Amino acid sequence: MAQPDYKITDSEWEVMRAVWAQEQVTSREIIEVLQKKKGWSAATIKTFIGRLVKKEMLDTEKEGRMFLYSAKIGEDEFLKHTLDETFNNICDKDNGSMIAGLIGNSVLSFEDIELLERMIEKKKKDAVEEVPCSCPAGQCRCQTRHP
Amino acid sequence: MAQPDYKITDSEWEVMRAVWAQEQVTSREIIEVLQKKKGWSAATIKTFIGRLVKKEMLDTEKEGRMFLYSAKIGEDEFLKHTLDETFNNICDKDNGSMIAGLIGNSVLSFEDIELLERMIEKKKKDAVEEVPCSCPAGQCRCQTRHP
DNA sequence: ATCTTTAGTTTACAACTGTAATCGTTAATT
DNA sequence: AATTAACGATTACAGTTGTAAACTAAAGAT
Repeated sequence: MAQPDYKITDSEWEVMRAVWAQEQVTSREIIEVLQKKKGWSAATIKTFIGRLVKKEMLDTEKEGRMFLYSAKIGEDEFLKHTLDETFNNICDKDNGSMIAGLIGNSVLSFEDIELLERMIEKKKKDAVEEVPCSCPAGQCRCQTRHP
Repeated sequence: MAQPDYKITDSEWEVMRAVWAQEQVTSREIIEVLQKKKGWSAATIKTFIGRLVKKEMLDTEKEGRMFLYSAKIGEDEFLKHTLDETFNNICDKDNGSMIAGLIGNSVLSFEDIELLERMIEKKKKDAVEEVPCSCPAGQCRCQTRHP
């Protein structure tokens, strides 16, 4: 496999965040951040780093005796992918209310609000009367709920 | 543990969907749905059902020789929880653009659009100049990016 | 009453995860 | 030069997950 994996664990995600927070990091930096945040031992964090390298999520570049680690995938791209997968687990019909829930839960800036308004404005153009359900039989309520 | 677990695997989620799709289901129904959708063997699906019962995600009610299964947690609540956890992995500052991305990706109905507009209107009241970053040191870019 | 089907339980086993100690090298310190 | 510290690699080990076969008990069919 040469492509990154997209399938990482929560612990590995913590490591990725430390990498994404800078262009390149040393293991020492990662370890410092996560010892503080998670209380993990250095050995544990090293294990996670190793696994991420094996999963092709991290690139390494030798710098003297140690490595500089960098992410092979952008944080945004990765997050987007993760969210897509989650939305894949629900009926398309429910996307709207779920997104509304997220908005309700978030602190937003004026800039964010504007961005969202623009986005919605754009969406208005191709809004539909009813979102089609594309769930396989027995995987959502549409079949029984909507007569 | 008496509370449901909130931590289920992708495969288990498939089973939950089959349960959520009706108030109560028999294993036979779950099996039928997922054999079709995922090609899993009946034995495999039974394993997943058993694990979900152990995790307290499913309630059982004896009905003759077999069980009726029902979810101990609503689909919406569960999804909301899952999304919250995902958003927990990124900087609060980025919530807005991530939500915008989701909107861009979704097919929405006129009703959805209205719902979102109302939500945003409500949010406007307590929008802030700049969303505060609450990430621990070294876990996001804010510390270095914003001087 | 016996045979067969079926629902749920137990067991199986490899891969992946969480958690970490140990080992081997190389670099830094005394 | 000898000792210590640090980095990455190897090993460890229990718990979880994917995948399923085998087993058991009860219900249905003959």
